[in-house]
Order: sequence, then structure tokens, then C-alpha cells
Amino acid sequence: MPSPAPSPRRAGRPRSTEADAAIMDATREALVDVGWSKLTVGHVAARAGVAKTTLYRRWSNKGELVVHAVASLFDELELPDCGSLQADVECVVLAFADLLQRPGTNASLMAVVAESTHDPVLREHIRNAIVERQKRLVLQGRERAQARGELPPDAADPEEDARLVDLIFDVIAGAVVHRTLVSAEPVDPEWASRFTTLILHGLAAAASR
Amino acid sequence: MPSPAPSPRRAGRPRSTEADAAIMDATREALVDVGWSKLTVGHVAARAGVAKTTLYRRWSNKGELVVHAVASLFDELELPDCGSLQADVECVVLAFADLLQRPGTNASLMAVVAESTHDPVLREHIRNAIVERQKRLVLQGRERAQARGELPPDAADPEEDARLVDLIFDVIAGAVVHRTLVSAEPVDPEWASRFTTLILHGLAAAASR
Amino acid sequence: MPSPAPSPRRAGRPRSTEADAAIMDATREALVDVGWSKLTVGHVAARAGVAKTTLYRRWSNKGELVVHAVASLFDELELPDCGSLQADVECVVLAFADLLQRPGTNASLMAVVAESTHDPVLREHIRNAIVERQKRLVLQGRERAQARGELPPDAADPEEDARLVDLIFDVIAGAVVHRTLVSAEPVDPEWASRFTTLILHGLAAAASR
Amino acid sequence: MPSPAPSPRRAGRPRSTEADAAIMDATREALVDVGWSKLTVGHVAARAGVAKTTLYRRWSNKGELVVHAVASLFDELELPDCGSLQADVECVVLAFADLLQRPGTNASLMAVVAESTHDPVLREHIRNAIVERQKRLVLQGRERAQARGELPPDAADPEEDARLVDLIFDVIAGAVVHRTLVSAEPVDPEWASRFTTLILHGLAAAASR
DNA sequence: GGGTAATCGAGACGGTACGTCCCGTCTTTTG
DNA sequence: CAAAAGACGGGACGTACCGTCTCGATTACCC
Repeated sequence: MPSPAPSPRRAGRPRSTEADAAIMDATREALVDVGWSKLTVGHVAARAGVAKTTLYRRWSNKGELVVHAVASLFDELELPDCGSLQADVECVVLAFADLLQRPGTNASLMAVVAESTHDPVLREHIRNAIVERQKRLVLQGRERAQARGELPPDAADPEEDARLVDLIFDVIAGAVVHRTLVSAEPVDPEWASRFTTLILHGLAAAASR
Repeated sequence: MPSPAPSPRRAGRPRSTEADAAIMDATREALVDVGWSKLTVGHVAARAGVAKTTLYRRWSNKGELVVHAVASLFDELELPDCGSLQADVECVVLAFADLLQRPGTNASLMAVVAESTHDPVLREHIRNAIVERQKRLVLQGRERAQARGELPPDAADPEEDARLVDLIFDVIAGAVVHRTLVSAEPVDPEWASRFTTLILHGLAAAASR
Repeated sequence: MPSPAPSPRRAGRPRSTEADAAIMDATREALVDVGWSKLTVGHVAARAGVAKTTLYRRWSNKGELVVHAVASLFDELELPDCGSLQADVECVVLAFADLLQRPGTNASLMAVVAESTHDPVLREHIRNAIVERQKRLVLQGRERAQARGELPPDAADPEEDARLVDLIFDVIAGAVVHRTLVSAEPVDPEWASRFTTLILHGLAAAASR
Repeated sequence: MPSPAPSPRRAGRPRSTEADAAIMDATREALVDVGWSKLTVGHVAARAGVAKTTLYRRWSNKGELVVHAVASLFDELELPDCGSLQADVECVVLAFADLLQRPGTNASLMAVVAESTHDPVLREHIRNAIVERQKRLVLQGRERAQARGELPPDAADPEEDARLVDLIFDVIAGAVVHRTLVSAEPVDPEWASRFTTLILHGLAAAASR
């Protein structure tokens, strides 16, 4: 959202929307090719066929630019209905891993997260743009499972309930990210199945206690 | 450990081990103070009271330097015997989270991991320096639990066994890292307990099936 | 399309002519103060109140910079009309010697010439920037002397003529440079007179033969 | 003359004379190959198959080393008796030019002279090692010419006489050096003849006035 | 349809850090 | 003890980007 306020209609020549798109594309491509740390504003501008000035008129620095380019990558995460809780979880695990394993995404994500450790504003950005988007999938999956009777209804205490959702989210997302980026091992259906079994049994056992 | 082999005794003046230590210390301090991206080789050298060349004689660039410094942070991770499997896991989760929450560590770790997504050599470095070190803790904890009778002996198939260990490792490390760095929520004893319960129940249920 | 453009006027911000001048001045001053070998690009930039990059945008290295600075020193060499050929030659000899005896100039000139023995490009530079500039003085003096009737008109064969001019030039410039820099003896009016007499008599005698 | 006092016979291992020679050779070769400014002590030592320490034990710095290597080049200048004053002068002009045109010599000479403009000690060195050596050739030529009756006997005033010798020396050496190194034109027999004629006629005309 | 005002490209600018190279000194082990 | 090997503090080099700043040349809108 480089030009968030389309309405005020300031005088003078309006900004080129083609440039907007070309810059975003070039940024994503560059991110895939060379990664965050070796990505330079000059190269992005050149690849987009745009002057550096044009780029800086839209984003105040390299960080802003990359964050905007990355956040949009997570738009495509969906939770198809796979018939059972186990299948649903395996589906989302595999979809998420697939996203992470695509050449540019992993690097971009890590880069942005790494940068965020120093920048509270950026961190908040990430929370809103990425974390919340993913957490919705967990909620959605639970609702379906509850409808199927595979999971009990929400806990009485809403805080307690939120804590459980957060836990599940961190376990699922964390395990997939860690296996992919740190252990650098593939997340294949077998691993997904094994992992899902572990989590759901844990959940069931903990609940039935 | 840039000079691991003390024996061959090459000709010429030997490298100063004091410099080794001073550089590592200075790097870690600088990492905490200013973070990866603002860390300067020149500053590190100055802080260590060492010439820049001395530093470059040991590590070929800023990346190498920081990776070694970060890896050494994980040296302190130990698995104290807390009396039970549940307590052991909670202990290591809290110790790991504490490490990640220290100001410089999180940024450093993420930066190094991010960098590794483009550099296979660096990725291998990380595997050896960090991943293997942590995986040892998992193995050690399992041995203790087996001695206590809390866990069954190793699986018959060693490959199957390795897969299980890897899974547990990714789940534990991943969840802690994710909650700390992505969700940006604190890992406190309550979360550790809740998480540990989930995992151990899942493990037990899956095994007893 | 009359295309009246007197200057190509490339796109983009034009180079600062103030910077040009400041750098040249600073280089000459530094050359006088510390000499070629101790002259630092960084110091020159600082003294000129200019970034090092601005300097490197104009000259590709320290050598280029100094050559241009040295060559410009020769701009001031003029041939005032002193009334007679003998007086004209003595004038230019003394002016040239004065230039060479100024603290920084001798070192600079020698350094540049020394450097040129290995670098054909630099050698060509010197030819264009220094040699041709001085040779013009010889031609100018001859024209005046011819107008006064002190010298015969140009030889019929232009090649032969050029050879004579080259000879005179090497003798005059060579003798002054050698006495100043190698013999390290002063070029005073007495020496200039003695030298001029020798050359002009030789010229007259050789011509009248 | 790196080790000027061979006699005292200090205790311990004596310095290797092979090293002396190897270093001098390597220095001269390096001077030819890369010139003064790009010659490094490290490379010379390597080429000589000697440690840098060994080199520094004999010469205190790069300058000393090169001056010693260069001075010896001028030992070979001689004045053969060519039968007449004109022939003698042409001979020495050609011999000197030949020396200067040899690949390494010109660079070395200029480099040393250039360096000498900053270093009075070095300048004195050059006077003794090079200038005086050449000036003797002028004196020797005059004596022969006087014996042949081609030149009048020494002037009555010895100072006046010395001034004349100095003048001739600067003119001859200067013109040859300038043509070779600055004008970068060849000194061939034709030029030598033309030049010699000019000088001798000038000398004769000036004397007979 | 002519002004006007913000855009665009190009590229120079002051900076900062990089990683390399060489200097001349120093500390070792080996002969 | 000298020699070979090579690490050390220091300092300049030339390069690469950063984010800012002119420039002249284009547009779109608004009068």
C-alpha cells in the first residue's frame, strides 16, 4: 500500500502506478536472487527500470520496501476443508512448508523477522500482516473440528482459550519454520503426518485429563 | 575455535590466543549493543584492542565472524537434572527462551539464519555449530528419562528412532523460537508447563498406540 | 531542429565546478606540504572539504589526480616579450627554473615522470599535458625572433623544422631540469645568461654553416 | 655495499653473502618488472627466496634498498677514445642514452631522483654515486680534446672553469635524459650528431668572442 | 489550450564501511 | 646466534551502497 490515500487528489503529476508495480516485482525478484543483505536499492531500481528517486519517493528506506514486498506473500495461505482435523492440520502444515520452501520466501521472511528484532514498529507490522493472518487459520480449523465433534467447544474462560490457541499456533508454525529453515530438512507428508499425530494426541490427552 | 589443532606447530609466530578471546568477546558485546546490521568490523577490532587485519586473518568477513560469535552463545546451554522428564523439558525450554530473549541474541540468531538461506556453506556451519549442539540436549534428556523409566527404550529401527528425535527437537526449538521472535510473546514458566504437558502427552499417546 | 546546443549537457545533476577547483587546490597544497609519496587521497578530500567519492568520481586513482594537478602547474608558464631573443630565452629559463624550485613542484614532476616510465597511458598524458604546453613556448619565441629578424624563417622541409624545434626544446628544458633536480644547483640569472649564450651561438653557427 | 665492515667478525652465525647477492638481483629485477612504486619489500624477499627479516637486517627500508641497487648501474659508463671531440661527445651521448633506454634503468633512475627531492641524505648519495661519476667523463673528454688542440686550455680562473664544466654537463646529461624520459623520443645517431654539433658550435662561438 | 505543480530520468553529492595490501616490527621454531 | 616463517598494529587504498540533492524534461490537472 504505497499510496494509501487515493482521494485527496493533490495537484501536479500523479505517481505512476506502473512504477509501483514494477518496483514491487523487482524487489521480490531481487529478494529471491540475492537475498535481503545483498539486495541494494540501486539494483532494484535498475531492474524495475526506474530511478532511485522514484523508489525513495514511495518508501523511505530499504527496510520499508522489503517489508511491503514480503507481507503480500502470505495472502495466499488458505485452509481447505480436508474432511477431518488430522487431514486439515496436515494440509496447512504442508501448505505453509511449501510456501517457506519456495526459493525467495524463506529468505525474505527470515530477513524481515531478523530486522524486526531491532525495530518495534516493524515488529508490529509483522504481527498484523503475517501472524494474525496465520492465526486465523488455526481458529478456522478449530471451528470446523468442533462442528464435526472432533474437538470440545471453547473453554469457559476466554483468556484460557486464547492461550491455548496461541500455544497451538506457535507449536505448528514454529515446528514447520524450524525444520525448514534451521534444520534444513524437508517437510514431506510423512513428517507432516507424524507431527500432526503428536500434536493431536497431546491435545486430546491434555484435554481429557 | 579458529585454531582447533594445537599440535602441528607451524613455523612462525603463533596466533595470539588473547586476541582470539578479545575479538570474540568484543563481537558478542557489540552484537548486544548495536545488533548485527549496525555492527562494524572496525568497531569490533577497536573494542578488542586489535588491528582490523588481525581480525580478518581469522575470519574472512563480517558474516563468518558473527556466526562464530553467535554459535558460541549456545555453548552455555546445559541440561541440569531437574528430577523428572517434565521438569527437565521445562528447564531447557526456559533456559533456551532466556537465551533468545537476551537483547543481542535474538537478532543475531535470526540474522545468521536469514543469511544462511542463501549460503550453503553458512547453512552447514549452523548445522554443526548450533543444531547439533542443541540436539545433544534432547538425546541427553531422553537417556535420563529412560533411566528413570519415564520413556521406553530406543526404537528397534535406528532410522525411525532418529526421525523421532528430530521431530521432538524441531517441535521444542521451533515453538520456543517462534513464540519469542515471531509472536513476540514471553516464554514464562506457565507457558513452558503448558507446552511441555502437550508434548509429553502427545509422545506418550503416540507411543502407546 | 537547429540544434544549437553548445555543450552536450548530459542528464542528471552536473558536477560541481567548485569541487573541481577545491580538489585541485588541495592537491597542489598537499603536494607542497608533504610530497607525492606521503600524499593521501583522504587528506586531499578532507582539505578540499569534499567526500573521497567525489574525488574518485573525477580521477580513478591517486596517480591520475596528481598528474592533473602537476600538469596544471605548467599553465602559468608564459613567454613575456622581453625585447630580444636572448632576453626571451633567459626569461623562460628563469621562469621554468623558478617553477621547478618551488618546494612541491620538483618532487611532483619527478614522481610523475618516474611513474610514467611504466605506464604508457600516463606517458601520453604527460606528453599532452606538459610537453606540448612547453613546446608551444619554443614555437612562440621563434616566431617573435623571426619577426624581429633574429632568426631565419622556417626551414623548407617541415620535418627537418620539427626536428630542430624538438632539439631546442629538449636542450632547454633538459638542462634546466637537470641542473635543478639532479645537480641540485640553483638556476640564477648568471647561469641563465651563460646557458642562453651557448645555445644561441650554437644555433647561429650551425645555421650559418 | 650492504655489509661495509667485513672485518670485526662478530660472534654467531655470519650473514649469508648469497642472500646479499640474491636480494640485490631480485631488487633489480623487480625494479625492471614493476617499477619503484609498485615494488614491495615482501615481493623482493620472496623473489630472492629470503625472509623479510633478513632483508630488513641489511637495509633499514625500501628506499635504502633500491638506492643501493640502482647506483651500481652507472659503474659501466666509460668514455672510449673515438678520435675527435665531436665523435667523443656523440659516443658518450649514445652510451648514456643506451643505458637510459634499457628497460629497468630509466625507471630506477627517475624513481631514485624523485625520492631524493624529499630526502637530503639520499640527494647527497646520488651526487656522489651518479653525478660525480658522470662529470668525470666530461673532464676526461676535455683533456683529450685539449691534447688534440680542439679546445683551448683551462680558463685562468678555476671557478670560472668549473662553472663551464658544470654547464656542459647539465646540458648534455639534461638533454639526453629529457629526450629519453620526458619527450619519450629515441636518441639515435642522427639526433646525437645534431645535438653535438649544436653544443660544440656554441662552445666555439662563445669562446671565440 | 496555457499555467502550474508534482512527477520522472539521471546522476552527483557527503558519508560510512568494506575488505585488501603493504609497511616495518615482533615473536616464534629450526639449524 | 642467524634465518625462515609468519602474526601483529597501523594506515591508505579503491569500491560499494546509502539516502539526499540538484538538474532538465514530462505529464496531468485546472483554469
